[in-house]
Amino acid sequence: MPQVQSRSENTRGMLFLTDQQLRKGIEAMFFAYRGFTADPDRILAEKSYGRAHHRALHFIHRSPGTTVNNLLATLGVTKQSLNRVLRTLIEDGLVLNEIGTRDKRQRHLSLTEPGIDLERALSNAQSDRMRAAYRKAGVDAVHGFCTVLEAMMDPELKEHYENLTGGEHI
Amino acid sequence: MPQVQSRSENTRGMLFLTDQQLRKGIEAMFFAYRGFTADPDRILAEKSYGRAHHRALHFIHRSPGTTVNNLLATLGVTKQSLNRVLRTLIEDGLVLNEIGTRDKRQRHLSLTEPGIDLERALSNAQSDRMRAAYRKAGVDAVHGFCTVLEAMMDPELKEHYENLTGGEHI
DNA sequence: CTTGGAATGTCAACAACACTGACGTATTAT
DNA sequence: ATAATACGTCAGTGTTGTTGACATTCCAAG
Repeated sequence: MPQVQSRSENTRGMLFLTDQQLRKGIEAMFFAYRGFTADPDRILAEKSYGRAHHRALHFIHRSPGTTVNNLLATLGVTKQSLNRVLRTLIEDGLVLNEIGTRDKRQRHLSLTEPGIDLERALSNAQSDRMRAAYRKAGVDAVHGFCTVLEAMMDPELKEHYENLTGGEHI
Repeated sequence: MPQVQSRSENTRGMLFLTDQQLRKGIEAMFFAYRGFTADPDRILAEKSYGRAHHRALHFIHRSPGTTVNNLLATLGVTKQSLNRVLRTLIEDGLVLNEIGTRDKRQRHLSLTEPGIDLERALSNAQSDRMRAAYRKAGVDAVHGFCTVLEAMMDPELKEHYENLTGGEHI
């Protein structure tokens, strides 16, 4: 067994990043994301919905009255892909689709009561795991967690992320 | 604008977790994972491979000589799903499939030279972003990042993760 | 030595979710 | 009037996942 470089900072405060550390982060992302989606997936499967439905519900809940174009940019999929999901959600009475007042071309999306209920069930399942992970890891870890994730985003996506949180100090 | 609860720890050192903090983490995971896969996806698209091929290459590279069953458990997919991917990789001469010597039922998987090349190209693309994120976030953040991700894994998946890293102190 | 089970491969069918390309319809902006 | 925008939809395709069924090979236990 070769000795492992365990110091991750040198005398000038620069990061030494071994391949091991990078690999570990990559694999952690892979395995953690599976856990991240596992609980909502189980609920969605019962109702024969998929992850795409969850994402749509989440961001409509997050920005009620948002337009299709806006949601499209946030989700980063094609309108055909989003439309398939959105159509079923509207047909099933979970999402409301209202013609814009200022611009009648736009459709404003919002959740109905049943839509809110499902979103909450999904959100709770996901939050429970997140909360448990946060508690186990501690405050400092949580801060570092978000910092690295934010640094990993594409600049354009990061804007959407920041527009959502609205720059609140958390 | 209502005042936001900004203290995240109370007098007994317990975490106060607001819905905002949890939502932020959830959305950070969503946006960051997109960035996480973006660079390899571009390379894969050129060669008409997908993410599944990347994952297979990664874990075969990580555990050369691993068996199909082992890889199956790590990836968490069905053998039919893995086999489709594995078959093309073997046909294309990126992966070697050798009958076991001790147990002739098993097939030991390893990368050929071209397989190693592609894996490295994918790994480099992904590592570059990871490295940049690590540098931007700093040492402490990186540690917190991994800690939370590990706490988020399903226990069974976490074992695979730990078996890979072999418990080295990083 | 036979038999059960494990490891693997394969065929078929299906579903979710992404893509491209093309077309149509309102509605707004120039 | 004309161009551009926002939205919806049809058709086709590809990747990746799933079930279910079946065959083969081989180890191990009775």
